Amino acid sequence: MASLRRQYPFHLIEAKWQKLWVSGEVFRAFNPGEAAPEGHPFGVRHAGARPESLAKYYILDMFPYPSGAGLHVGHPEGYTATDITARFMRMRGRHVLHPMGWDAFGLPAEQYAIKTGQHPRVTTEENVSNFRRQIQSLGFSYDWGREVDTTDSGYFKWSQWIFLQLYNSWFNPATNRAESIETLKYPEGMESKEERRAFRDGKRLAFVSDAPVNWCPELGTVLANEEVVDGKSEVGGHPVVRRSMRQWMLRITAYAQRLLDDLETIDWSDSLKEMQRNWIGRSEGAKVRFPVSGAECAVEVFTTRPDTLFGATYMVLSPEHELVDSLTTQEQRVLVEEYRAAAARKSDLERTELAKEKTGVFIGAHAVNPVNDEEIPIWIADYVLASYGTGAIMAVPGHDERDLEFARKFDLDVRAVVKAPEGVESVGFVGEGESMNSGFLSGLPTAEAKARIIDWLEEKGCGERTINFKLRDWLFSRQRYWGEPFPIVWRDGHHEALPESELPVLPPELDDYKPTTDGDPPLARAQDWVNLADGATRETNTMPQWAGSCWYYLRYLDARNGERFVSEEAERYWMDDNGVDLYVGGTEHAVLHLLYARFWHKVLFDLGHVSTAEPFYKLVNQGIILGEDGQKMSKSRGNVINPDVVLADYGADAFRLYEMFMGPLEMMKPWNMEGVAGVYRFLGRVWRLFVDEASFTELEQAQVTDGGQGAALLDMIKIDESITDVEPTPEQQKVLHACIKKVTEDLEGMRYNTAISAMMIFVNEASGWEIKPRETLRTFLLLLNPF
RNA sequence: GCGCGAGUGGCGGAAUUGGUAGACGCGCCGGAUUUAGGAUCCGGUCUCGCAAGAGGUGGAGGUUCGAGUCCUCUCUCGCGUACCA
Repeated sequence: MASLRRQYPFHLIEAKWQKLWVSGEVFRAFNPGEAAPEGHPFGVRHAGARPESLAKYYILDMFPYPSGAGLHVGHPEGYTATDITARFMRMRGRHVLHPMGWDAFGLPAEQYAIKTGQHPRVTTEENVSNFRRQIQSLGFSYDWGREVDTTDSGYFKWSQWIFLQLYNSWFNPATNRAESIETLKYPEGMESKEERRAFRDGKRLAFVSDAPVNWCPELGTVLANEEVVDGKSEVGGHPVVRRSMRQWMLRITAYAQRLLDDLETIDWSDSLKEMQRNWIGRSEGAKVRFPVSGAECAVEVFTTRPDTLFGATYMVLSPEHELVDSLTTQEQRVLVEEYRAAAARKSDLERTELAKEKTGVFIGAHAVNPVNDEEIPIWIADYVLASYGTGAIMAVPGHDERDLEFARKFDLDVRAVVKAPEGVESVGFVGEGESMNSGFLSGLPTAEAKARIIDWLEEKGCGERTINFKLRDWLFSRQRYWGEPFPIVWRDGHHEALPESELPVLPPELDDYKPTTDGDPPLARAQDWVNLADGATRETNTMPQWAGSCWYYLRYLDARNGERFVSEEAERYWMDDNGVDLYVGGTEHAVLHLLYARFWHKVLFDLGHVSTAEPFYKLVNQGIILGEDGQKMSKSRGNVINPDVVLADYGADAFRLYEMFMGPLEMMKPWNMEGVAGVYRFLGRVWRLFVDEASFTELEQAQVTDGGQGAALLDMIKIDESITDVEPTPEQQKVLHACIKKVTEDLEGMRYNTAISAMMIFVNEASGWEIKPRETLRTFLLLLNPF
């Protein structure tokens, strides 16, 4: 291997420039008011202009979790694309901000700590160093002066500070935005301190709730809805069960409509927007209250088809519904209790797996259909979810598949109330049509029937127009050590915010990172830390990993600021107009990070801390890179490509070029090492286009004989004699300009693969020129430079 | 089931507005040079045909002077989501 002749001395070239880029802070961006040091390239690029007078371009990568496994080839795909665009934008005169950092809180470091007793900080620091080394060896043009690490106390101080902003705010429906909790008005007649406190705590954007949550016994922690996939934890695939626990929640539901509406204002792919829309899950309909026969109460349901009210022949409550206990009759009690117990035992996974067969029990009570005063039976069934709508439905088996299945199984009334198109059976028809058998609604098309019945319900006081969302509030606490502690203490059973002056709240030192035997979070082990002198105790839960990643793009703007999370000036300059101009990352964060970050940003916007309503204007998802066998890369398949190995054989430039040449950025595509060799050969042809062959041979021999390394050797290289100061021929001009046009347009459209192919065409042509005009080749190098 | 996306040579992929299908690269075949080569250079490479020519973008129709591109139906694969009332 040692004798293998390189196409060109990439090891010398890349080492030389990468070193210079870091030591000379060549890609440093300057904040308003800052001055570039004498001799810094910024002065050359922008002719001494003040930073704040320049048009900015903020180009962001999703920062990685620095795992022990190191970088895989998927990371640099997006990073290379943004790097090329960053360099392109710089060449076009934009003042580019292109930072990198570490999303370093997380489960793997903690689990390693539990196993070995080694502090997660040690593991994390090692991993960060390795990631930084790998990323720098790829030659990216990051401004390392703005590097952030979410586990650094200088960083998470501000994560905790933002939490306090949420804690100290409420969502005012009248203004449709968050406001200081101080503006909250108490209801008429609410005088007692206790009542007022409970009312206030119930309105905060960060609040404590004792609701059923997703508990993962294997991980020993609760998880957000977004972190549960098919009833299993997104991380590790462990079973998740429902369990009632006291937890911190963030009121993201208050922002449901704005999160939905503002998707219209940003440039994301349709599929990504659609994923967020589906997750938010807006549906318009009505709430209808059915009085219970012989009782004072009513069962409230949500329906998107109030026009089918005449077809409601029974009702179903979810097994967890609060009225089940009081409404169940003596005769049915045993059956009902058995059913509820069975439902409670099932994990979410089992509940969905067993979904094919409808089950349920009659509770003995009846409700009155307000529209025709008919008595209809009330059942419980686990096909009705406690967590959606009101946790209860009116069943219209005539026009709902699930209700029909249930009605047939239990022999309940089925009534057709919507006319189906010609040739379609009315029963089972779920589309829109003319109402029938529906009293005063009969003959009306669905839309009108809906409007009419809602008016009628509102008039009678037994229902109203409603919009319902699937989005749930965000479960924000975790039973872990390696996360941000909450800036919260408890006193007499009530929570209190710590003052800003107490930030950052550092986690205590521990010997054992496991939860306690009572199931308390690991932080509860540190009794000295938990118990304060004044009798208060600290909150022992920690924040989820998303806390750090929710706002890191803001910290980059002013990463070393000790006074504020970001200075107002820096925020206004870099976020001006569009926020982040280009954000590239994987699609796996569609309803996690990207939704959470939008939510936090809107809260900060409402409170006046940031100047845009949306954080990320344009977002591009890079596709997944598959293994050489066309399968997803995984350790168990043994098809993982290590970038270090590729770099050793072909160098960073070939690696970068290959990742871009594989195909369109957004597409999924398989790795092929022969393809790397192909672009490597292309770079060799570029080299030979310029370099005197004899001088390169000399350099190669110099290395072999004296073992010499280092940049100085490169001075031996001479430019080839065929390159001269002549005017290009019209034909040569044409070839060059076709290349300029194609590369420029493709870079604007982020079509890196075809830009590279255009440069290959140029090189193929130019290789045949006996006399090569210096200016023509120099211009070509400008095109190649960003890559 | 629903939503989104994609089907083009042996492979990755080009074809930006409906206008020479297969750019560029890999692989393969042949040649030159070389002690050697994961080196370089030259030529070839969608299918059928000696050729002229004919056919060809998952499948079936359609619009058009002209369709990979537009329309209708249909098949396959990927991603997301799922008893959301």
